[in-house]
Amino acid sequence: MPRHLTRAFFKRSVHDVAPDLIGVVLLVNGVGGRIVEVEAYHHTDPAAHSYRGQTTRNAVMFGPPGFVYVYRSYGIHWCVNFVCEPAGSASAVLIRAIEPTAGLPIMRRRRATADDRLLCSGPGRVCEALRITAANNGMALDAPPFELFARVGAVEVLTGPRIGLTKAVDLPWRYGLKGSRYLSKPFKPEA
DNA sequence: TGCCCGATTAACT
DNA sequence: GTTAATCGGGCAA
Repeated sequence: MPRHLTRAFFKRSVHDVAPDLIGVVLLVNGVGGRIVEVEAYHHTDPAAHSYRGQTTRNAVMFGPPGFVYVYRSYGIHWCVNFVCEPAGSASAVLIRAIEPTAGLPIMRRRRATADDRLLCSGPGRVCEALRITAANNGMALDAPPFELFARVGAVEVLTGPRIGLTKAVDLPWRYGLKGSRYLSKPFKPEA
C-alpha cells in the first residue's frame, strides 16, 4: 500500500526534494495524480520570488517546510509550490505537470477539455484541474484537502533548464519523469 | 501614483 | 512561430 508523505519529507534541500517528488501522487480533495514535472527555486536564485526578500505575496516561502505557496501568474493563472528546507530558507518546488489518475471526469469538466494530456501538463493547468487557488496558500501538505503518497518503485528522473524564465535561465533545476506523455514540454535528449 | 513586466496559456497566422 | 489576455508586485519618482 502506498504510504502518506508528511511535511517532514520537505525538511531537506530543495535540490533533494525536487527530484524525489517525481512519481509522488498529489491529490486535492481526492482529485489529482502522479507528479511528473517540477522546478526548484531557492532564495539565492535570481529567478525566485524570494530572491529580493520577504513580501506579503511570498511570505509562505519564508515559513516552515511542507506548506503550500500559491501565486498568481500573468494575472490569469495560479501556480502551486511546496516549501522546502528549514524555515526561513525561502525555497520551494514548483509543480509543473501531473499525470492525471484520480477524478478524471472532474478535471475534464474543470479544464473544459476531453484530452487527458492537456488536463495537468503545465503549472496553470495543474491548478485549474485540481482547483488550487489563493484560498490554499499557506495550507499544510499533510492535512486535508491535500494528500501526498510516496512513490512506488524506481523512477528515472531527467534534468534540464527551467521553463519561461528571463533570469538564471541556464540553471538545470527542472526535473521530469523519463518517458512521460504528460510533461509540459519535452526534455532535451542527453548529449 | 505610475509604469513595466512576469515561474502562462490558448488562439491565432 | 507570434500574440493577446489580465493584474498584482516591485520599483522609480
